[in-house]
Amino acid sequence: MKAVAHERVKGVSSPPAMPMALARVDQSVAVLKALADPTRLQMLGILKRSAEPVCICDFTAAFDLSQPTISHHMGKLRKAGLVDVSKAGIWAYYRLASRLEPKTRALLDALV
Amino acid sequence: MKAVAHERVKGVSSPPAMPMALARVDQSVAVLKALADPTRLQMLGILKRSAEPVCICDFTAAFDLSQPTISHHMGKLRKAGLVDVSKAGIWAYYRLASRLEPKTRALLDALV
DNA sequence: GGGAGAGATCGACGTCTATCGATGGAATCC
DNA sequence: GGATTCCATCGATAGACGTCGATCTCTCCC
Repeated sequence: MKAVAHERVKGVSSPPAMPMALARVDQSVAVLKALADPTRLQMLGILKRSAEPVCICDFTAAFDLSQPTISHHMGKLRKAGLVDVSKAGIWAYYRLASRLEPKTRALLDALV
Repeated sequence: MKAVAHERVKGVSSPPAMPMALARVDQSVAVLKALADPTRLQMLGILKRSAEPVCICDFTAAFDLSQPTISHHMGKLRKAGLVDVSKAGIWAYYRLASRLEPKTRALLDALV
């Protein structure tokens, strides 16, 4: 095998720069962290396919996880702005957030 | 305040069931975990905008992180199937994976 | 062969996260 | 009022993850 003198290739992005608005990155990462869990992803799938709000007790029944854990996951989705909650008496009903950024909506459409 | 007898609302999804193919969930979560980091998300953004493969040494120079850490992040992207690598002499050049699932492609389009 | 440089791997450390049982707060029923 | 039920929060624990310095491997050049 001949020894070719490899020259360092300077791609278009010698300065990778143009760092993409940092605030945008952090916001995207926050949403992605909320999505990057099998339980939460399935929860969102259920909410997305459901025309009406879903009682959180249904999730507690459907997943093989303790009630505090289910509440913890739903809290993460809520803090990420992905779901809205409404209380009715004793029960808490969750639904997909009504006002989602278009980018976030596109994410969900690609996922669930 | 009157005490209304709240009746448990049975949404369309009383059985949240239709658990969405579990293998699909795990695959999506794997990709999301790879994306849910600011460094890796910016790396992908750079690769997506670059017409040509980018030398990993450019990333080591651009980010304020050690060389092992940059290599670790790129390894995660590689194991997730998001990027391809090609060696040229001493250097390693990375580019967005050529054969991405349509869903993954849609994810990236929504993100970067 | 010997030296030098790029990049992947290893081992260690601190932080974050998923999970649980126990507790607390609020609304309902008797 | 007291009991009950739903759900959020607290405290603890085990595992995963990001980061670094040190080391190893591979290629190139002399």
